[in-house]
Amino acid sequence: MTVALKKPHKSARKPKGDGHLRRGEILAAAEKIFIAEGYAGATIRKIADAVGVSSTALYMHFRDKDQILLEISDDAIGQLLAVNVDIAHRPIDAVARVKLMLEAYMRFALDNPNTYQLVFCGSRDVISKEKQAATAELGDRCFAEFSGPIHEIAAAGRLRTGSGDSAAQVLWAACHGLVALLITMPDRNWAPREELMKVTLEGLLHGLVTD
Amino acid sequence: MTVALKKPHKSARKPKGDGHLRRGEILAAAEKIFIAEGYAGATIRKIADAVGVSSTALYMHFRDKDQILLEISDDAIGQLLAVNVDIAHRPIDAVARVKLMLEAYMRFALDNPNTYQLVFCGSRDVISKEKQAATAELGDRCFAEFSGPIHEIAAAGRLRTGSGDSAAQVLWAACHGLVALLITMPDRNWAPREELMKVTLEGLLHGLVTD
DNA sequence: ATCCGACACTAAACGGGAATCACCCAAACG
DNA sequence: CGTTTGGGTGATTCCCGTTTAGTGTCGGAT
Repeated sequence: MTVALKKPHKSARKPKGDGHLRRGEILAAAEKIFIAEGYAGATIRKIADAVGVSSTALYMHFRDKDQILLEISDDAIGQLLAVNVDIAHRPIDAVARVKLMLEAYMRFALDNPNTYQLVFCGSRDVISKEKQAATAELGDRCFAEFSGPIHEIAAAGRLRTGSGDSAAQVLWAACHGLVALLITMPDRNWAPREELMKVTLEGLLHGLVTD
Repeated sequence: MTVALKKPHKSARKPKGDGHLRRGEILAAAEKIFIAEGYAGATIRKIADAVGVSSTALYMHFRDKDQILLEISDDAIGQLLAVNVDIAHRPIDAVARVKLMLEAYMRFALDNPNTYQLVFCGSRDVISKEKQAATAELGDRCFAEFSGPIHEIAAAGRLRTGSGDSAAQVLWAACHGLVALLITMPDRNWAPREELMKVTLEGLLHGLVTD
Protein backbone atom coordinates (compact mmCIF):
# COMPACT_ATOMS: atom_id res chain seq x y z
CA MET A 1 0.00 0.00 0.00
CA THR A 2 2.83 2.37 0.72
CA VAL A 3 4.28 1.47 -2.66
CA ALA A 4 3.63 4.01 -5.37
CA LEU A 5 3.87 2.07 -8.56
CA LYS A 6 4.87 4.62 -11.10
CA LYS A 7 5.64 7.65 -8.93
CA PRO A 8 9.41 8.03 -8.65
CA HIS A 9 9.85 9.57 -5.24
CA LYS A 10 7.33 12.34 -4.45
CA SER A 11 4.33 10.26 -3.49
CA ALA A 12 1.61 12.22 -1.71
CA ARG A 13 1.00 14.60 -4.53
CA LYS A 14 -2.24 14.38 -6.38
CA PRO A 15 -1.75 13.88 -10.10
CA LYS A 16 -2.39 16.79 -12.31
CA GLY A 17 -5.97 17.27 -13.27
CA ASP A 18 -5.75 16.86 -17.00
CA GLY A 19 -7.78 19.17 -19.10
CA HIS A 20 -9.70 21.48 -16.84
CA LEU A 21 -11.46 18.83 -14.85
CA ARG A 22 -9.80 19.88 -11.64
CA ARG A 23 -11.79 23.07 -11.78
CA GLY A 24 -14.97 21.06 -11.97
CA GLU A 25 -13.91 18.87 -9.06
CA ILE A 26 -13.40 21.97 -6.95
CA LEU A 27 -16.78 23.38 -7.86
CA ALA A 28 -18.48 20.10 -7.07
CA ALA A 29 -16.81 19.75 -3.68
CA ALA A 30 -17.41 23.39 -2.86
CA GLU A 31 -21.07 23.13 -3.78
CA LYS A 32 -21.60 20.16 -1.52
CA ILE A 33 -20.02 21.90 1.44
CA PHE A 34 -21.65 25.24 0.69
CA ILE A 35 -25.10 23.70 0.54
CA ALA A 36 -24.51 21.78 3.74
CA GLU A 37 -22.72 24.41 5.81
CA GLY A 38 -23.31 27.80 4.27
CA TYR A 39 -20.97 30.60 3.37
CA ALA A 40 -18.97 30.67 6.57
CA GLY A 41 -18.77 26.91 6.75
CA ALA A 42 -17.41 26.53 3.24
CA THR A 43 -13.78 27.19 4.05
CA ILE A 44 -11.04 27.24 1.47
CA ARG A 45 -9.17 24.61 3.44
CA LYS A 46 -12.23 22.40 3.83
CA ILE A 47 -12.92 22.52 0.12
CA ALA A 48 -9.30 21.78 -0.68
CA ASP A 49 -9.30 18.81 1.68
CA ALA A 50 -12.43 17.45 0.09
CA VAL A 51 -10.80 17.61 -3.32
CA GLY A 52 -7.61 16.14 -1.89
CA VAL A 53 -5.45 19.06 -2.80
CA SER A 54 -3.65 21.88 -1.03
CA SER A 55 -5.58 25.04 -0.29
CA THR A 56 -3.25 27.03 -2.50
CA ALA A 57 -4.32 24.95 -5.46
CA LEU A 58 -7.75 26.56 -5.45
CA TYR A 59 -6.12 29.84 -6.36
CA MET A 60 -4.87 28.29 -9.57
CA HIS A 61 -8.44 28.07 -10.77
CA PHE A 62 -10.27 30.85 -8.94
CA ARG A 63 -9.39 34.37 -7.96
CA ASP A 64 -10.70 33.95 -4.44
CA LYS A 65 -13.27 32.23 -2.29
CA ASP A 66 -16.13 34.43 -3.38
CA GLN A 67 -15.56 33.62 -7.00
CA ILE A 68 -16.03 29.94 -6.26
CA LEU A 69 -19.26 30.35 -4.37
CA LEU A 70 -20.63 32.94 -6.74
CA GLU A 71 -19.95 30.66 -9.67
CA ILE A 72 -21.96 27.98 -7.95
CA SER A 73 -24.70 30.46 -7.31
CA ASP A 74 -24.66 31.56 -10.93
CA ASP A 75 -25.61 28.04 -11.90
CA ALA A 76 -28.57 28.01 -9.58
CA ILE A 77 -29.76 31.46 -10.58
CA GLY A 78 -29.38 30.55 -14.22
CA GLN A 79 -31.96 27.85 -13.65
CA LEU A 80 -34.28 30.36 -12.04
CA LEU A 81 -33.85 32.63 -15.01
CA ALA A 82 -34.69 29.80 -17.37
CA VAL A 83 -37.90 29.14 -15.47
CA ASN A 84 -38.81 32.81 -15.62
CA VAL A 85 -38.18 32.99 -19.34
CA ASP A 86 -40.33 29.93 -19.84
CA ILE A 87 -43.19 31.42 -17.86
CA ALA A 88 -42.82 34.73 -19.67
CA HIS A 89 -43.63 33.03 -22.96
CA ARG A 90 -46.78 31.27 -21.87
CA PRO A 91 -50.00 32.53 -23.45
CA ILE A 92 -51.76 33.33 -20.20
CA ASP A 93 -52.88 36.43 -18.39
CA ALA A 94 -50.12 38.74 -17.19
CA VAL A 95 -51.29 38.43 -13.60
CA ALA A 96 -51.07 34.67 -13.82
CA ARG A 97 -47.55 34.93 -15.16
CA VAL A 98 -46.55 37.24 -12.32
CA LYS A 99 -47.95 34.81 -9.82
CA LEU A 100 -46.15 31.85 -11.31
CA MET A 101 -42.86 33.70 -11.40
CA LEU A 102 -43.08 34.78 -7.80
CA GLU A 103 -44.03 31.30 -6.71
CA ALA A 104 -41.04 29.91 -8.58
CA TYR A 105 -38.86 32.57 -6.99
CA MET A 106 -39.90 31.67 -3.48
CA ARG A 107 -39.59 27.99 -4.12
CA PHE A 108 -36.11 28.56 -5.47
CA ALA A 109 -35.13 30.49 -2.37
CA LEU A 110 -36.43 27.83 -0.02
CA ASP A 111 -34.75 25.08 -2.03
CA ASN A 112 -31.39 26.88 -2.17
CA PRO A 113 -31.25 28.81 1.09
CA ASN A 114 -27.50 29.31 1.18
CA THR A 115 -27.27 30.47 -2.39
CA TYR A 116 -30.21 32.73 -1.79
CA GLN A 117 -28.63 34.28 1.23
CA LEU A 118 -25.33 34.76 -0.51
CA VAL A 119 -26.86 36.56 -3.45
CA PHE A 120 -29.86 38.37 -2.02
CA CYS A 121 -29.07 38.88 1.64
CA GLY A 122 -25.35 39.47 1.41
CA SER A 123 -24.60 42.42 3.58
CA ARG A 124 -22.45 44.91 1.77
CA ASP A 125 -19.62 43.92 4.10
CA VAL A 126 -19.38 40.37 2.91
CA ILE A 127 -19.05 40.68 -0.82
CA SER A 128 -17.28 43.57 -2.39
CA LYS A 129 -19.79 44.21 -5.10
CA GLU A 130 -17.53 44.19 -8.14
CA LYS A 131 -17.02 40.47 -7.72
CA GLN A 132 -20.74 39.94 -7.97
CA ALA A 133 -20.86 41.41 -11.46
CA ALA A 134 -21.88 38.24 -13.27
CA THR A 135 -24.26 37.05 -10.58
CA ALA A 136 -25.85 40.43 -10.22
CA GLU A 137 -26.41 40.59 -13.93
CA LEU A 138 -28.24 37.27 -13.84
CA GLY A 139 -30.38 38.53 -11.01
CA ASP A 140 -31.15 41.64 -13.01
CA ARG A 141 -32.29 39.59 -15.95
CA CYS A 142 -34.57 37.59 -13.67
CA PHE A 143 -36.06 40.81 -12.44
CA ALA A 144 -36.40 42.09 -15.97
CA GLU A 145 -38.37 39.01 -16.99
CA PHE A 146 -40.54 39.52 -13.98
CA SER A 147 -41.19 43.19 -14.48
CA GLY A 148 -42.27 42.59 -18.07
CA PRO A 149 -45.77 41.35 -17.25
CA ILE A 150 -46.05 43.95 -14.50
CA HIS A 151 -45.58 46.70 -17.02
CA GLU A 152 -48.15 45.04 -19.25
CA ILE A 153 -50.56 45.31 -16.37
CA ALA A 154 -49.61 48.92 -15.75
CA ALA A 155 -49.99 49.76 -19.44
CA ALA A 156 -53.46 48.27 -19.39
CA GLY A 157 -54.36 50.70 -16.61
CA ARG A 158 -55.06 47.91 -14.17
CA LEU A 159 -52.77 49.22 -11.42
CA ARG A 160 -54.64 50.56 -8.43
CA THR A 161 -51.70 52.48 -6.94
CA GLY A 162 -48.14 53.26 -7.82
CA SER A 163 -46.22 52.96 -11.05
CA GLY A 164 -45.21 49.77 -12.80
CA ASP A 165 -41.73 50.19 -11.36
CA SER A 166 -42.81 50.50 -7.78
CA ALA A 167 -45.34 47.70 -8.11
CA ALA A 168 -42.70 45.33 -9.43
CA GLN A 169 -40.27 46.27 -6.69
CA VAL A 170 -42.88 45.94 -3.99
CA LEU A 171 -44.00 42.52 -5.14
CA TRP A 172 -40.45 41.33 -5.31
CA ALA A 173 -39.64 42.76 -1.89
CA ALA A 174 -42.65 41.17 -0.26
CA CYS A 175 -41.72 37.72 -1.52
CA HIS A 176 -38.10 38.31 -0.63
CA GLY A 177 -39.06 39.26 2.88
CA LEU A 178 -41.11 36.15 3.37
CA VAL A 179 -38.47 33.69 2.25
CA ALA A 180 -35.67 35.61 3.92
CA LEU A 181 -37.42 35.39 7.26
CA LEU A 182 -38.31 31.74 6.75
CA ILE A 183 -34.69 30.99 5.98
CA THR A 184 -33.02 32.98 8.73
CA MET A 185 -35.54 32.19 11.46
CA PRO A 186 -36.68 28.68 10.69
CA ASP A 187 -37.71 27.94 14.26
CA ARG A 188 -40.38 30.57 14.66
CA ASN A 189 -44.03 29.69 14.90
CA TRP A 190 -44.74 30.21 11.27
CA ALA A 191 -48.07 29.53 9.72
CA PRO A 192 -47.76 26.83 7.03
CA ARG A 193 -45.49 27.96 4.25
CA GLU A 194 -48.08 27.35 1.57
CA GLU A 195 -50.53 29.57 3.33
CA LEU A 196 -47.99 32.34 3.85
CA MET A 197 -47.10 32.31 0.18
CA LYS A 198 -50.71 32.24 -0.83
CA VAL A 199 -51.70 35.11 1.45
CA THR A 200 -48.75 37.19 0.31
CA LEU A 201 -49.49 36.72 -3.37
CA GLU A 202 -53.25 36.92 -3.30
CA GLY A 203 -53.21 39.78 -0.83
CA LEU A 204 -50.80 41.91 -2.77
CA LEU A 205 -52.15 41.14 -6.20
CA HIS A 206 -55.70 41.74 -5.07
CA GLY A 207 -54.59 44.97 -3.46
CA LEU A 208 -52.58 46.28 -6.37
CA VAL A 209 -54.34 45.05 -9.47
CA THR A 210 -57.90 45.73 -10.56
CA ASP A 211 -59.57 43.09 -12.63
CA MET B 1 5.98 63.77 28.06
CA THR B 2 7.40 60.41 28.91
CA VAL B 3 7.18 61.28 32.57
CA ALA B 4 4.22 59.83 34.37
CA LEU B 5 3.71 62.04 37.34
CA LYS B 6 2.15 59.77 39.85
CA LYS B 7 2.61 56.42 38.17
CA PRO B 8 5.55 54.64 39.75
CA HIS B 9 6.90 52.60 36.87
CA LYS B 10 4.21 51.05 34.67
CA SER B 11 3.19 54.07 32.61
CA ALA B 12 1.05 53.23 29.58
CA ARG B 13 -1.66 51.56 31.53
CA LYS B 14 -5.07 53.10 31.58
CA PRO B 15 -6.37 53.76 35.08
CA LYS B 16 -9.06 51.51 36.36
CA GLY B 17 -12.58 52.46 35.37
CA ASP B 18 -14.08 52.94 38.78
CA GLY B 19 -17.60 51.83 39.33
CA HIS B 20 -18.85 50.17 36.18
CA LEU B 21 -18.27 53.09 33.86
CA ARG B 22 -15.72 51.20 31.83
CA ARG B 23 -18.51 48.98 30.59
CA GLY B 24 -20.37 52.04 29.40
CA GLU B 25 -17.28 53.39 27.67
CA ILE B 26 -16.95 50.14 25.76
CA LEU B 27 -20.57 50.15 24.71
CA ALA B 28 -20.32 53.74 23.55
CA ALA B 29 -17.19 53.14 21.50
CA ALA B 30 -18.55 49.91 20.09
CA GLU B 31 -21.81 51.57 19.09
CA LYS B 32 -20.02 54.31 17.21
CA ILE B 33 -17.90 51.84 15.27
CA PHE B 34 -20.76 49.41 14.73
CA ILE B 35 -23.00 52.11 13.30
CA ALA B 36 -20.23 53.37 11.04
CA GLU B 37 -18.74 50.09 9.87
CA GLY B 38 -21.20 47.30 10.54
CA TYR B 39 -20.82 43.93 12.17
CA ALA B 40 -17.65 42.83 10.44
CA GLY B 41 -16.07 46.26 10.77
CA ALA B 42 -16.61 46.41 14.51
CA THR B 43 -13.59 44.40 15.57
CA ILE B 44 -12.75 43.60 19.15
CA ARG B 45 -9.35 45.16 18.64
CA LYS B 46 -10.77 48.30 17.07
CA ILE B 47 -13.21 48.78 19.89
CA ALA B 48 -10.49 48.19 22.46
CA ASP B 49 -8.23 50.72 20.75
CA ALA B 50 -11.00 53.30 20.71
CA VAL B 51 -11.49 52.87 24.43
CA GLY B 52 -7.73 52.91 24.95
CA VAL B 53 -7.53 49.50 26.50
CA SER B 54 -6.26 46.06 25.57
CA SER B 55 -8.55 43.77 23.65
CA THR B 56 -8.54 41.31 26.50
CA ALA B 57 -10.15 43.90 28.71
CA LEU B 58 -13.40 43.67 26.78
CA TYR B 59 -13.78 40.12 27.98
CA MET B 60 -13.85 41.35 31.54
CA HIS B 61 -17.16 43.03 30.84
CA PHE B 62 -18.71 40.95 28.06
CA ARG B 63 -18.79 37.27 27.27
CA ASP B 64 -17.89 37.80 23.63
CA LYS B 65 -18.20 40.14 20.71
CA ASP B 66 -21.78 39.28 19.96
CA GLN B 67 -22.86 40.15 23.45
CA ILE B 68 -21.53 43.66 22.99
CA LEU B 69 -23.26 44.29 19.71
CA LEU B 70 -26.48 42.61 20.77
CA GLU B 71 -26.59 44.74 23.89
CA ILE B 72 -26.35 47.81 21.69
CA SER B 73 -29.09 46.45 19.49
CA ASP B 74 -31.27 45.77 22.50
CA ASP B 75 -31.24 49.46 23.22
CA ALA B 76 -32.40 50.35 19.75
CA ILE B 77 -35.07 47.69 19.67
CA GLY B 78 -36.27 48.74 23.07
CA GLN B 79 -37.06 52.12 21.55
CA LEU B 80 -38.95 50.47 18.74
CA LEU B 81 -40.94 48.48 21.27
CA ALA B 82 -41.78 51.66 23.15
CA VAL B 83 -43.10 53.22 19.98
CA ASN B 84 -45.20 50.17 19.27
CA VAL B 85 -46.66 50.14 22.75
CA ASP B 86 -47.51 53.79 22.40
CA ILE B 87 -49.28 53.23 19.11
CA ALA B 88 -51.10 50.21 20.50
CA HIS B 89 -52.79 52.38 23.09
CA ARG B 90 -54.08 55.05 20.74
CA PRO B 91 -57.86 55.16 20.35
CA ILE B 92 -57.90 54.74 16.61
CA ASP B 93 -58.96 52.07 14.17
CA ALA B 94 -57.01 48.83 14.29
CA VAL B 95 -55.99 49.16 10.66
CA ALA B 96 -54.60 52.61 11.34
CA ARG B 97 -52.59 51.25 14.24
CA VAL B 98 -51.20 48.48 12.08
CA LYS B 99 -50.18 50.98 9.47
CA LEU B 100 -48.47 53.25 11.96
CA MET B 101 -46.57 50.38 13.51
CA LEU B 102 -45.32 49.09 10.20
CA GLU B 103 -44.27 52.57 9.14
CA ALA B 104 -42.38 52.97 12.40
CA TYR B 105 -40.80 49.57 11.86
CA MET B 106 -39.53 50.42 8.41
CA ARG B 107 -38.29 53.80 9.49
CA PHE B 108 -36.44 52.15 12.35
CA ALA B 109 -34.78 49.70 9.99
CA LEU B 110 -33.67 52.41 7.59
CA ASP B 111 -32.38 54.56 10.44
CA ASN B 112 -30.46 51.70 12.07
CA PRO B 113 -29.38 49.54 9.16
CA ASN B 114 -26.58 47.71 10.91
CA THR B 115 -28.60 46.91 13.97
CA TYR B 116 -31.43 45.82 11.74
CA GLN B 117 -29.20 43.51 9.78
CA LEU B 118 -27.67 42.03 12.90
CA VAL B 119 -31.01 41.21 14.46
CA PHE B 120 -33.28 40.47 11.52
CA CYS B 121 -30.98 39.36 8.73
CA GLY B 122 -28.38 37.49 10.75
CA SER B 123 -27.75 34.24 8.98
CA ARG B 124 -27.90 31.31 11.33
CA ASP B 125 -24.14 30.99 10.87
CA VAL B 126 -23.27 34.31 12.35
CA ILE B 127 -25.05 34.27 15.65
CA SER B 128 -25.49 31.09 17.57
CA LYS B 129 -29.06 31.65 18.59
CA GLU B 130 -28.80 31.19 22.35
CA LYS B 131 -26.87 34.41 22.63
CA GLN B 132 -29.71 36.27 21.04
CA ALA B 133 -32.08 35.31 23.83
CA ALA B 134 -32.65 38.80 25.21
CA THR B 135 -32.74 40.51 21.84
CA ALA B 136 -35.02 37.90 20.38
CA GLU B 137 -37.38 38.33 23.27
CA LEU B 138 -37.58 42.06 22.62
CA GLY B 139 -38.30 41.37 18.98
CA ASP B 140 -41.02 38.96 19.98
CA ARG B 141 -42.68 41.57 22.15
CA CYS B 142 -42.58 44.01 19.25
CA PHE B 143 -44.28 41.44 17.11
CA ALA B 144 -46.81 40.72 19.84
CA GLU B 145 -47.77 44.39 20.04
CA PHE B 146 -48.12 44.39 16.31
CA SER B 147 -50.20 41.26 16.03
CA GLY B 148 -52.66 42.56 18.63
CA PRO B 149 -54.55 44.87 16.27
CA ILE B 150 -54.31 42.29 13.52
CA HIS B 151 -56.17 39.80 15.63
CA GLU B 152 -58.73 42.48 16.41
CA ILE B 153 -59.28 42.78 12.70
CA ALA B 154 -59.48 39.04 12.30
CA ALA B 155 -61.94 38.74 15.18
CA ALA B 156 -64.12 41.36 13.52
CA GLY B 157 -64.27 39.14 10.45
CA ARG B 158 -62.60 41.73 8.29
CA LEU B 159 -59.89 39.45 6.93
CA ARG B 160 -60.30 38.57 3.29
CA THR B 161 -57.94 35.60 3.33
CA GLY B 162 -55.87 33.69 5.79
CA SER B 163 -55.89 33.62 9.56
CA GLY B 164 -54.85 36.39 11.90
CA ASP B 165 -51.53 34.65 12.38
CA SER B 166 -50.69 34.37 8.73
CA ALA B 167 -51.85 37.91 8.01
CA ALA B 168 -49.60 39.30 10.72
CA GLN B 169 -46.63 37.30 9.50
CA VAL B 170 -47.20 38.25 5.90
CA LEU B 171 -47.46 41.96 6.67
CA TRP B 172 -44.32 41.83 8.73
CA ALA B 173 -42.48 39.86 6.07
CA ALA B 174 -43.45 42.25 3.30
CA CYS B 175 -42.13 45.24 5.20
CA HIS B 176 -39.05 43.33 6.21
CA GLY B 177 -38.36 42.44 2.61
CA LEU B 178 -38.61 46.01 1.47
CA VAL B 179 -36.23 47.47 4.02
CA ALA B 180 -33.88 44.50 3.80
CA LEU B 181 -33.48 45.01 0.08
CA LEU B 182 -33.13 48.76 0.44
CA ILE B 183 -30.41 48.24 3.01
CA THR B 184 -28.43 45.53 1.29
CA MET B 185 -28.73 46.87 -2.25
CA PRO B 186 -28.76 50.62 -1.82
CA ASP B 187 -27.51 51.29 -5.33
CA ARG B 188 -30.36 49.77 -7.29
CA ASN B 189 -32.80 51.87 -9.26
CA TRP B 190 -35.37 52.02 -6.53
CA ALA B 191 -38.54 53.99 -6.82
CA PRO B 192 -38.70 56.64 -4.09
CA ARG B 193 -38.73 55.07 -0.67
CA GLU B 194 -41.87 56.83 0.39
CA GLU B 195 -43.71 55.45 -2.60
CA LEU B 196 -42.43 51.93 -2.03
CA MET B 197 -43.55 52.01 1.56
CA LYS B 198 -46.90 53.46 0.62
CA VAL B 199 -47.55 50.92 -2.13
CA THR B 200 -46.54 48.05 0.15
CA LEU B 201 -48.80 49.12 2.97
CA GLU B 202 -51.80 50.26 0.99
CA GLY B 203 -51.54 47.36 -1.40
CA LEU B 204 -51.38 44.69 1.26
CA LEU B 205 -53.91 46.23 3.61
CA HIS B 206 -56.35 46.83 0.79
CA GLY B 207 -55.80 43.28 -0.35
CA LEU B 208 -56.16 41.62 3.02
CA VAL B 209 -58.69 43.70 4.92
CA THR B 210 -62.27 44.40 3.97
CA ASP B 211 -63.72 47.66 5.17
C1' DA C 1 18.06 13.07 -26.71
C1' DT C 2 18.02 17.30 -24.57
C1' DC C 3 16.77 21.55 -22.99
C1' DC C 4 13.23 24.87 -21.68
C1' DG C 5 9.35 27.17 -20.49
C1' DA C 6 4.64 26.77 -18.89
C1' DC C 7 1.85 24.84 -15.71
C1' DA C 8 -0.34 22.50 -11.67
C1' DC C 9 0.85 22.00 -7.52
C1' DT C 10 2.94 22.40 -2.64
C1' DA C 11 4.72 23.89 2.10
C1' DA C 12 5.35 27.64 4.67
C1' DA C 13 4.27 32.01 5.95
C1' DC C 14 1.60 36.45 6.63
C1' DG C 15 -1.73 39.37 8.60
C1' DG C 16 -5.78 39.68 10.95
C1' DG C 17 -9.79 37.97 13.19
C1' DA C 18 -11.95 35.93 18.14
C1' DA C 19 -10.87 34.11 22.29
C1' DT C 20 -7.86 32.32 26.21
C1' DC C 21 -3.82 31.96 29.25
C1' DA C 22 -0.87 33.19 32.91
C1' DC C 23 0.41 36.60 35.02
C1' DC C 24 0.46 41.52 37.36
C1' DC C 25 -0.62 45.60 39.74
C1' DA C 26 -3.27 48.72 42.67
C1' DA C 27 -6.46 49.65 45.69
C1' DA C 28 -9.58 47.96 49.66
C1' DC C 29 -10.02 45.52 53.74
C1' DG C 30 -8.51 43.14 58.01
C1' DC D 1 1.34 45.70 57.45
C1' DG D 2 -0.23 41.42 54.89
C1' DT D 3 -3.81 39.42 51.90
C1' DT D 4 -7.50 39.30 48.83
C1' DT D 5 -9.66 40.66 44.67
C1' DG D 6 -10.83 42.34 40.34
C1' DG D 7 -9.64 45.17 36.32
C1' DG D 8 -5.82 45.01 33.32
C1' DT D 9 -2.10 43.14 30.29
C1' DG D 10 1.15 40.71 26.62
C1' DA D 11 1.75 36.53 24.66
C1' DT D 12 -0.44 32.74 22.72
C1' DT D 13 -3.79 29.66 20.36
C1' DC D 14 -6.51 28.58 16.66
C1' DC D 15 -8.72 29.52 12.42
C1' DC D 16 -9.48 32.27 8.48
C1' DG D 17 -8.27 34.06 3.41
C1' DT D 18 -4.49 34.90 0.83
C1' DT D 19 0.60 35.25 -0.80
C1' DT D 20 5.28 33.83 -1.65
C1' DA D 21 8.76 31.05 -3.24
C1' DG D 22 9.88 26.93 -4.82
C1' DT D 23 9.22 22.05 -7.07
C1' DG D 24 8.02 18.32 -10.02
C1' DT D 25 6.23 17.19 -14.62
C1' DC D 26 4.77 17.61 -19.17
C1' DG D 27 4.84 19.16 -24.15
C1' DG D 28 7.09 20.74 -27.53
C1' DA D 29 11.21 23.11 -30.10
C1' DT D 30 15.98 22.48 -31.05
